[in-house]
Amino acid sequence: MIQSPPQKYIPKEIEEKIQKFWKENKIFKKSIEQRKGCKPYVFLEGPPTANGLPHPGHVLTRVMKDLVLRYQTMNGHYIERKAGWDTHGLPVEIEVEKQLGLEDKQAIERYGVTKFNEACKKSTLKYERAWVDMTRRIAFWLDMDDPYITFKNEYIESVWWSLKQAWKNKLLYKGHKVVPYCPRCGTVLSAHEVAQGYKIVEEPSIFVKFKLKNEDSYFLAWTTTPWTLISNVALAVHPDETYIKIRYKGQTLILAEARVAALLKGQEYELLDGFSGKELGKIEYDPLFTYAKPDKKAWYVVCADFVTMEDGTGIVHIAPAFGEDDYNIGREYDLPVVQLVKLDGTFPDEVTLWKGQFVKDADPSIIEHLEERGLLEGTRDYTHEYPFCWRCDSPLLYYAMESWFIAMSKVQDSLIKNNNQIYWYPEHLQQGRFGDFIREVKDWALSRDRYWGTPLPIWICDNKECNYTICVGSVQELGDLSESSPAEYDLHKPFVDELVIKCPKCKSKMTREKEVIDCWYDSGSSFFAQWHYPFENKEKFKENFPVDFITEALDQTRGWFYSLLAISTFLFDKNPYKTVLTLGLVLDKDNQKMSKSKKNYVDPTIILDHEGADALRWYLISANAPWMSTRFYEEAVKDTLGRFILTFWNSYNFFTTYASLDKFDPEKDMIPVSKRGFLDKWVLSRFNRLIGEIHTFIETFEIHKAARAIERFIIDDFSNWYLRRSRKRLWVEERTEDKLSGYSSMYDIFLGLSKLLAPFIPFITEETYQNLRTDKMPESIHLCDYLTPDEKAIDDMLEKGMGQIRELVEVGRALRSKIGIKIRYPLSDATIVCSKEIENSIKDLLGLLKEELNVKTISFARDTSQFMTKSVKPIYSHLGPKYKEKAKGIIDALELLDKQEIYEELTKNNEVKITVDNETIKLTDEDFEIVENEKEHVARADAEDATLFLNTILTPELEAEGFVREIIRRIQSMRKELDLDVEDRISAEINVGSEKKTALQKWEDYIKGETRSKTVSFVEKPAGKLVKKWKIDELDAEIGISK
RNA sequence: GGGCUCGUAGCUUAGGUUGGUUGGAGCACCCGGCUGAUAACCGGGAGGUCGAGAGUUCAAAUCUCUCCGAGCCCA
Repeated sequence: MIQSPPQKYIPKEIEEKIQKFWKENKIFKKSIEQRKGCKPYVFLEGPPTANGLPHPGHVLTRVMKDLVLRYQTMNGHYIERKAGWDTHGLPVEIEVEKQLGLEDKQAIERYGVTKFNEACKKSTLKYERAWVDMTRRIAFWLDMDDPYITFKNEYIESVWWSLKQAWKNKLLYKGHKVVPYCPRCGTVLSAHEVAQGYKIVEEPSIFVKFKLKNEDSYFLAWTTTPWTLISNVALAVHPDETYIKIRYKGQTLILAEARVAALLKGQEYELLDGFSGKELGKIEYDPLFTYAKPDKKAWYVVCADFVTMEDGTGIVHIAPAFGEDDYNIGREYDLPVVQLVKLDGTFPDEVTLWKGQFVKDADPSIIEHLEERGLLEGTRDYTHEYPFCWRCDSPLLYYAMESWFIAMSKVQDSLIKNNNQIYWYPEHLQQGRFGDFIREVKDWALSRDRYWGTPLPIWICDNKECNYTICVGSVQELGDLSESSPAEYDLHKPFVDELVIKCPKCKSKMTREKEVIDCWYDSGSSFFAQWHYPFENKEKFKENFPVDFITEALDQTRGWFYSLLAISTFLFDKNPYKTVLTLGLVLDKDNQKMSKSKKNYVDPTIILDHEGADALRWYLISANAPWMSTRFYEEAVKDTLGRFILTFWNSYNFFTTYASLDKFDPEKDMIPVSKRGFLDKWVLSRFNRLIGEIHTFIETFEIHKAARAIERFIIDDFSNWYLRRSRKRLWVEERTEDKLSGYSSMYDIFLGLSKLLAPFIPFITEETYQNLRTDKMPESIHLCDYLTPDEKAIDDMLEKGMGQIRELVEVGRALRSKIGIKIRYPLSDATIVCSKEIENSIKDLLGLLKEELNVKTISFARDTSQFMTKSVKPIYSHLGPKYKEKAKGIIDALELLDKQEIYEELTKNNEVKITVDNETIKLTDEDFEIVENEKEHVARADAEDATLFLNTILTPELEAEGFVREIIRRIQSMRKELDLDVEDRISAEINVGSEKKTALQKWEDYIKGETRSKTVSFVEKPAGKLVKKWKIDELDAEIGISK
């Protein structure tokens, strides 16, 4: 039996109740299990990094994941939803460093790596709990009892296996990576740390001459870091730019044509020759310094696209050890990496002139030295941004560090091919941000000189002669190599480094490369490592690869979306996911990024407490397209709650209140649709059309459009029209077929809406469903099938007709407002002038119009003539010039005549004769314009395809009836004031003066019925529990009521 | 500095591919109505340099370019 729900919607109470119900009845588990054997829809959870509390952006991601998965589940797919946690990496280490008060890596080593990593693990578990709570709270159904966790031995073993595949395919190699480095702290800084420390500085920049080998000409290069000249190995030009050879101040210089004008402004020089950058390639020059003894060919010109014509000379000095561009071009040309700077930032002994000096401090001396040798063409102060250490304020050096790489550049074609197999939402990312990234793919710098991470499984023989290198791909392999393999193991530092491993070649001791790997590699391995593939679950992996769907925020494009594709490409040469939905970021009220320091950060739990998870979900889903950024603030969610959630709840409340009063039983009392009225058929038609739209929208991830369409249906069609128009039939006391038809349709719609909305707002829909369901239905809404539209229920003609009616109501009400006759006062009749076709489409729905406009009868006409009169209006601007001084008399005479008669005479005789000062004047149709007016007591309103005429005569009878409604309305408001129940009966005493009394008495029964009064009496001095004086227009009235 | 995305009423937004009547809603505001209809409903009103400028065109919110602002990514 349908129960009347609690009147007030308190989200927290309802949501807690529903959570309990789900938990006790294991609904989540059942929702998955009941689809076993169905077509799978494979989802892969992007593991959140467990190093901070979840913020609104994370909530959006999780809501979107949940919505899609619930939708697909209800549509009959089997979906496993394994949770995952990303637990390694620098963010976790930094968090723990803060907690333990450790300032740098030395401090960590002193503290002990075992203890430190233990603390990291503990920290991730603490945050995992916060994430689990949030995930539950917003009802993201995810299997968090059996998650994949990146720090688990099994996970690491799978990652090792994948690295071994890379190793076997010669994709894993050791090289250099140029990184920002603080020589004082002795540490590499992350990009994030560097970004904090940029300052604007003014430094000398210098123009340096490099003498061509065997020719008395010089390349003119420009640099802001003279200290790197010691390690110079090449000069770079742009292949497509033009370079010129000039004679200037008695010397021969080569530089870019595009730079000459800016550099030698107003100075004389002689143009000797010109070349393209390409032609300069390979030309050799004499080294500036000879401290370096390179092991490869050096000191020649190379071509590089990064050379710009904005600064300098168009010739760039290259020192691969101290610049990323330099390093990359060095790899391309196989240049030596000359690194004549020690890790403490000073020059080594072989740089005899400046040994032991800090490189930046040596700059002036180097400049002086070049000047003396005649190799300096000039200096110029240069203002630019330069990074400093955020900790100690020392200038950072870019420095080539040894690092392990995965040669992604070797599989670039596969990356591009595999990316083209993916469906991207929004589409532009595929060839845009993501495609660009792949087209310029760099080798993946994999190693990190840190502690808490997957150890790099590479061991090198200590015997330099042997130098044998092994990449370990499994625990088994590691055990076989080590002398003592304990039963208990932990594939982290320092455990793996403490194993004694002997070189299979020369039996010397082997040492592991000390680094751990980039944690993006961990999470990017999840598609196989979550199954501990290939050591276990080979079949399972096969079934779940590639995955059907992933979704994360935009910042993951070059993060997780890339690392998945990268790893999948070199392991399996396949795209790892078929569809990726990229979500926009969540910003604050003013479109600013949320950050704790700005204090513009909204704690989702506050909103969950106040407005509830459903309102929060609905806001995030409906506010904007998934890929657009969304502003997030409590007011917005509150607005959603009021506009949508409460409208839904209140209309549900209305239905159940009456349905329970009437003991409506859906198993016995349902009226077949065919027997229901037009209003019912209309709302079911609208609803079925809606269902179809929802499928289309969700499948193309236009989820906001789906939400908005449902919202419009509920607010406009269902609540504000269907329910409003249905109220009257529910008030009758008997169980009429009409009333039961209404209940039947409302029942259908609420049950349907519960299903339709279940993936969007899972709590409130469960609440409504539990009240509506019969024993034959599944025990939870989330075990139901999603709806498919019933095409037979969609009736275009009916919807069109209802559209017409609603438009006529609209213009009719506006008209009533204009003519100043309140809706309360009935009018005797209205006429609709329209085509036969429209008449047919609306003739069954006229009852609605009658009630809305409060008219007694409505009829149809084909044209407007019977309501309009034609008459004329003299054209004064025409009469004036034509009749000059007589015009005044003519106008006066016309004023006295009936314009309608003039029109009739004019149409009959083509002229009108009038007499002015005894003179007869003939006026023709040229002198008049024809105007149309409504006849007396007729009001007109135009709709798009129909015109409405109202008879505005208020007869005494109509007036009295209106007056009765004035009285009834006041009694009703007094009932409300006394807070009476709908069924309560009252007695009413009324004084309206003798004149109105007579009119009212005829309506006594009507008043009784409408106001649920046992007695209505007309007395001089009304008494009762509540007595009020009213002014109705000009009339004084007094009413008293008692229960 | 480069790339991508975005910018429409006080707020949230539709429309933009395919240029074409007066740029459409909702919230808030003002006036009126209706009400056993809820944090409501109905009618009307006010509110817009469609971020700015230029161009293409008979015609630009829509196409192109430049600039400004926001966000993300990269340097």
